[in-house]
This record gives sequence, structure tokens and C-alpha cells, in this order.
Amino acid sequence: MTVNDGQTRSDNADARPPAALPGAMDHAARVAELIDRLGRMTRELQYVDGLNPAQWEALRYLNRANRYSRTPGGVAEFLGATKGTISQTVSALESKGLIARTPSDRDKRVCLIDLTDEGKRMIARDPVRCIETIVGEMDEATAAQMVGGLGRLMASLQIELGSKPFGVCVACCRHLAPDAGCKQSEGAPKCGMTGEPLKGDAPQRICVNYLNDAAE
Amino acid sequence: MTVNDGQTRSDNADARPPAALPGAMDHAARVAELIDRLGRMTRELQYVDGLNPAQWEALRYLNRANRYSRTPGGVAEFLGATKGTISQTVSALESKGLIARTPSDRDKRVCLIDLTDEGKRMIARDPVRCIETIVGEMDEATAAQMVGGLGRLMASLQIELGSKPFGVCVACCRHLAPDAGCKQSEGAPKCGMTGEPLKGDAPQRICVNYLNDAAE
DNA sequence: GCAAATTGGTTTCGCCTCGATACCTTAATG
DNA sequence: CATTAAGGTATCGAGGCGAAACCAATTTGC
Repeated sequence: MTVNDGQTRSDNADARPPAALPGAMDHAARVAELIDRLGRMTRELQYVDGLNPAQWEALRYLNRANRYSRTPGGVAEFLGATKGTISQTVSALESKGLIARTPSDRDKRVCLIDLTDEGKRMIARDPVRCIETIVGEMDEATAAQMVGGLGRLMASLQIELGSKPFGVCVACCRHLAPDAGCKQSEGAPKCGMTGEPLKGDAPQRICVNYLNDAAE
Repeated sequence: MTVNDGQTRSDNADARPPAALPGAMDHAARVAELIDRLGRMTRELQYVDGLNPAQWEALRYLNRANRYSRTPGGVAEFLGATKGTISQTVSALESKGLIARTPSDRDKRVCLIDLTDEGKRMIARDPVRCIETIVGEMDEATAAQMVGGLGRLMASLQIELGSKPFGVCVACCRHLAPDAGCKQSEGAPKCGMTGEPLKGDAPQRICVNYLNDAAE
């Protein structure tokens, strides 16, 4: 299919030492590229069921956040977008009947968001579930290593980007720590920030007030 | 900061078994979420130096692809975008002086793309490099596991999405295999598809004609 | 050889996402 | 109270991207 004119072209500007070639990559570089491309594909994956990636991500967040975090502002912070943008995303989700906004009676400025039954049904069809499936077929050790590595990567990047680290209370939130006034052993755990007992699955949920000491 | 009205709310619709909670995730689910969020952050990261994520990705690809793959069509296929879209991306990169288009004399329809010196300087400032740095600080074992796991994930997703698996010749391209007419041991390896000897760093570069048997 | 079909690229059009800005309402602060 | 801050929303405009139409060159089929 082709004439070989390799020697007159610039295919190998600095060719000899294979390590210096753009094509030869170490593990770190490969991970970087894979993350990048997987991100693109994951994005692609989410143009489905009439939602776009941002809407899916918001929905996912809303499904996992605790009550105080299920607000437009919470979504905005989590997704690293502006409030204006998120307002539109939320409106879109609402007009599709996937979520319901109810004004908070505690603070009349904020509105609390809940998934409707329709929304729960939608989240059950989450397209990123397919990633989960694929990873689920790998051996536990690899999966565990990946969680560890990707988690650290995420934390570092959050610092880099200056965005807030979110997390679930039980993970390692400083507000849940004993020295923040929380006694985990007796009865329901209490959030050291709000002083409020965490009932049901609340401590398992994403919280906007999450804080940990890893943010060195 | 708050009244506890947890028992009257729907925070814990199906609360008791912790495994069923939206907040409790296994490794696979965590990987899925991390990929998704890392993708979003990586995207964010790439709005830099006047380029957008698509432009960075194209530039990165062009820096790593072999000669026959450095065309608008190659970029389009690699990125999973339409030719029209990529044409704009390429035009943008060209108008910024980062790449140069030269019409192929072999086939007057195609145009070959090369990075300019400016482009090479730009790629040296690649923002995803920061991921590389972070991963580089992890231990080798973790990094290696991540490459393996993410690689498999990528391959599976490509099949899922019906997009073409790209790769570098040396990896496991069937065209490079002995039964495809390529004798790796004697002299320069030859691409079994084009029959062309692969000189310099060519076998290390991304090729649009890459083919392997993993696509089960 | 010559039409017909294919392929690589570009252009145009329009939708949609998203950030910026301005604005409204309610809380906190003094 | 007056002021400032904070949560949300509406509007505007830039830009990305796919769809479709189009052009030119190449390949295929008869």
C-alpha cells in the first residue's frame, strides 16, 4: 500500500533511545492516557435515555448524597460547575420528572431535591453500570488496587484543581472523629459539625461538609 | 445547624441491610465512580493554554501516531468523533500553528499532519502530565496493576461501544504476527498489512490499522 | 476504459452545554 | 434596621459537536 520513504521523513527525529520515543511509555504515562481516554468513552456512554453526562452525574450524586447535600449548590460544588449551570441541569431533570424540588422550611432560600420513583428507576439503568460490570469480572486484588490507586489520584487532583474533596461520613471525615465530639461507639454516630445524629444510611451518604485530614 | 427530622423523611427507604444502600459500594462500583469523576476532572484540566480537551487529545494522538495514522480520519476514528468535527479541531490546531497539513502525494485526497516545533513545545506542557506525575509517585506494583486493569476496562468498553481498538504495533498487532507474513527476528519488522518495513520508532507508534486477537 | 460507488476532507447549519453576569429573595452580621 | 452575604434563577453569548450536503480523488464493476 505504500512506498517507504521513512528515511526522508521526520518519523524519528530523536529515534535511537527507545525510552525517549513518544510511543514508549512507562506505567505512569499509560495510566494518564488510559484515564484520559476512558473519561472520553465514559462521557460518550452517557448520552443515553435522553440525558447528558452532566445530568447523569447530577442524578447519581443526588441518589447518594445525604439530605443536607441534596441541593443545587451541593450538586454544583460536587460537579465543580457554576450554580447557574447546575440550575439548568436540575431544571432539566425536574422537567423530565426524575427529581422533585421542595423548598426547605428551615432556610427559605434553599430547595431540597429528591429523586422521584421515575428517577430511581432511571438510576437503575445508569450507563456507567457497565463499567461496574466489567470491573466486577476482574479479580478482587486488581479491583482493590485500582480503587486505591484511583482514589489517591482523585484526591491529589482535587487538591491540584482546588476543588473540595467530597466523601461519605464514615470514610474518614474529621467531623465524625472522636475529637470532633463524635463518639462512634455509643448509639447513633453524630456529625461533629452539625451535631446531628446520623440515622439510617446517612453516614454512608455523600456529604458536602465532608472533611478529612488527607488534604495535607 | 439543624433539626433532626430524619424519621419523617425518606432518607432510608430500604435502610437496614447496609449492602443495599446507595452509599455502600463494592470495589467495582467505586472504580466506576472514580473513572467517571476522574474523567470529568481530567476534562476540566485540559482547558488550558487556549486549547480545549478535544484539541489536546488530538494533539496527543498526532504526537504518538505513525505516519499513516496522522490524518484527520485517523484522529476522528481514534477520538470517536465525526470527520466534520475533527476537521474543525484540526483547523483550530493549524491556525494556532501547532500542526502542519501537507497533502499526500500518494493519495491526493488525504492530508498528512505533523506537529510543528511549536506543537512539540505545546505537547511538552500537556496538562495531563500532572496525572502522570501523581501516578509516578505511587509504587510500581500499584501502577502496574492499574495499567492492567484500566487497559482491560478500555478494551472491553471499546467492544461495547463498537469503536475500533487502537494500539501500537509492537503490542500485539496481528499484522505484526509471524503468520501474517511478518518475521520479527530478521532485520526490521514489517507490517503484515502494508508489507512495509517499520523503521525507527514506527513500531512503537499508534497505528490505525492495529488489530489484535483480544477483540473476541 | 468508463460509469458508479466509495472514501477522505471540508463547509454549513443548528442544537445544546456551559460559564459569566445580573438579578431576586432570604439569612446573617453589625 | 441597614448592610452584606448566600442560595437560586434567568438571560446572554461563546464554543463544541453531530448531521447533512458537498467536493475531489480513488476504486470497483461491467
